[in-house]
Amino acid sequence: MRCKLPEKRKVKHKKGLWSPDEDQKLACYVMNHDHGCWSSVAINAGLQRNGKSCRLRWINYLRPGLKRGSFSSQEEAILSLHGLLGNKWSRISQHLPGRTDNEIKNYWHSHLKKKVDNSNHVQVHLKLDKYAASDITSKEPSSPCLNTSNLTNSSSSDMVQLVPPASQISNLPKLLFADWINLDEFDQDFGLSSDDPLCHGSNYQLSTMEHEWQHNKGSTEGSKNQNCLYMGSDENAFHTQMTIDQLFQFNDGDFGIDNFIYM
DNA sequence: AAATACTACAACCGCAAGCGG
DNA sequence: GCCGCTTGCGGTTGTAGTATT
Repeated sequence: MRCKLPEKRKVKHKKGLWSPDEDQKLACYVMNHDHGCWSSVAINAGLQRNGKSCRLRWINYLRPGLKRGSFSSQEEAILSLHGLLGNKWSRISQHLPGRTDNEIKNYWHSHLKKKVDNSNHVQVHLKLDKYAASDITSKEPSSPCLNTSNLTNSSSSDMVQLVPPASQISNLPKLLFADWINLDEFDQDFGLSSDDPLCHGSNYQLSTMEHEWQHNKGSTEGSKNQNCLYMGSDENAFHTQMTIDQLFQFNDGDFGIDNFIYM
């Protein structure tokens, strides 16, 4: 786990967004040497970053196999997994090939959290409605917590807008653990048979990629730097990702392992 | 057209756990 | 067992782009 650094240097670490040049240096170094110890990567790659920053950049942005683009097809999976695992983003990401914990976390906070909050809001109002209906004759609530005027400032018209018809509520999809697993997607992306259990599928994917990575690395050993990422000198920050995507031949945001092998 | 608010995403920070000296 | 270091994780903040006023 620990590694010996070539030498201890007092370096003022750079912070903030990564430049295409830094990305290139990091990607080239990791692809040719493996990361090993991230602190030494930062030094050996000639980056004025700390190891932590390098690791994060590689994992979240430069690592091959990352899937970019819309989460919409995986939204239900994330919702279900979050329901099961809570804020265990790394655990969740293990079940969503090509997605990083950071990405999922961000997506949760910017998209899904609102949905869940809204749905909880609806449920609270439904419970309150139920309470009001069942206890309509009592003059004081049995519990102060259930006093609707304490809980919300919403007007009655707001309540009507928030609460969908009961028939609609009952028709909301109830997702079971197995429901969100699209094994065909695994099959398509990684050549898995659809009867593989989920955990087996994930392990297969990781180990296979690692193996192919080593294989690929070995085949290019004689020509170091040939698999370096060319990013040019374009100032556009998006250029980096575009080039990497092109390099790994992403198709519609999906990453195919075959593309990776013969890169 | 400028100012402001909002959104999405990248990156940082702090903490805990594991490991070797 | 202690200490120093690295890694990994989750929460939070910062930044850039977009929408709205």
